[in-house]
Amino acid sequence: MARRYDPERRDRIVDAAIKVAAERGIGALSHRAVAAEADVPLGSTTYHFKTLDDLLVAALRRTARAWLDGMAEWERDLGADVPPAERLVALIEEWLAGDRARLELEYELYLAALRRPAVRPIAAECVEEMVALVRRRTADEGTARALVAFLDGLMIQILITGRPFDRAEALAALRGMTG
Amino acid sequence: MARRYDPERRDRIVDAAIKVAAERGIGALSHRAVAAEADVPLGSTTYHFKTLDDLLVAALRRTARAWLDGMAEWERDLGADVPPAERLVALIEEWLAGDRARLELEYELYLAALRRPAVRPIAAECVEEMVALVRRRTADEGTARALVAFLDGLMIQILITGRPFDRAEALAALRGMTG
DNA sequence: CATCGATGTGTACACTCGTACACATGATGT
DNA sequence: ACATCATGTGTACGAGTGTACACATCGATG
Repeated sequence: MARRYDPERRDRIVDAAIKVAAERGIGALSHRAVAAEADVPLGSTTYHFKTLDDLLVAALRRTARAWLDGMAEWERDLGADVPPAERLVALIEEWLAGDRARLELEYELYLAALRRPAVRPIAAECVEEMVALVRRRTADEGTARALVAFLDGLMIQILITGRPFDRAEALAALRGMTG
Repeated sequence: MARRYDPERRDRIVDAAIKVAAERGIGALSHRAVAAEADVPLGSTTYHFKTLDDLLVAALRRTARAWLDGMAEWERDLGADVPPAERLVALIEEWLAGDRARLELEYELYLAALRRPAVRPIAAECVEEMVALVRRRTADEGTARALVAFLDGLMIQILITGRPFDRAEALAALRGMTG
């Protein structure tokens, strides 16, 4: 039965997992769903990822990496003369303008850490990297940490309530926090 | 078969659902698990709650109500002379000093709104009530909204990373936001 | 007291799931 | 060329699941 050798199968399975989770939520993640999405037999997903948690962790890793890379790019590109508050508002607007399902997935994966011990270290590491990035533009680390907390809380509120992003409101809060 | 008439069965089922979700996570919610916890036959849970979402929504409603009642009490009791920033820090410390599993459940239910349409309106309503409560002590609604966002983000960060609450850091941020 | 609807109970069905495992195949090193 | 092992494939099993439904029982209404 025409087995094809596929050196990138593992990657493709992770891609499929991300697609399934983005479209149907983490709850819909199953070996079978991912196998179907990747057009691969069931045994293949279980071979590369012994447990579902392994698969979830791999998906989160890739997603977090992309997220952090995007954020690093933002940090690099915006002119150094732009104040931190404005920079962060621009970042939020960029996120909201992009793919919504993708954004929801990112937060769903991130928040899954609340209950899944396997996911916690990755999510925690993600927070630390975000703080480190923001830190480059703030007076101290405490401020950076608070800014990231506000960022997360604001994004979650927007995603949950469906309320439109209020630029002026966010700007006022961010300016207060950055002194 | 000794059927006992039980006018409060519905409530007891909701209690059991909350207990199951608190101990094992929302993912472990099932008609059977709840029925076992409530010491009630399977058919009874499906009779009172046609679908699992109904049960989840009922659990979230009760949890949110308790949460908001606690917050209203906090708003009422603290002296009017205490500045908003200090008040919020006290609230956070109160939350963190309480039952951790309960706290995690509250946020898990709240964040479930991200992906479950049935839960969204309740979570959104919960945000609105929180904003209204905080609003009584702030200059404008935008500030109250920002404070609630920061509150949520901070709590989530603490719950996910396991980092201890940094009073001074939070106080500085809150003071900046409340002007 | 008779009746009827609300409530309670037990069981069965069809389905999905994770996992295990026997077997097939291709790549690689010698 | 051959042996070996990582990788790929198909299938089966047992455990859980939501849901439906037939039947039992109770409270209230007339």
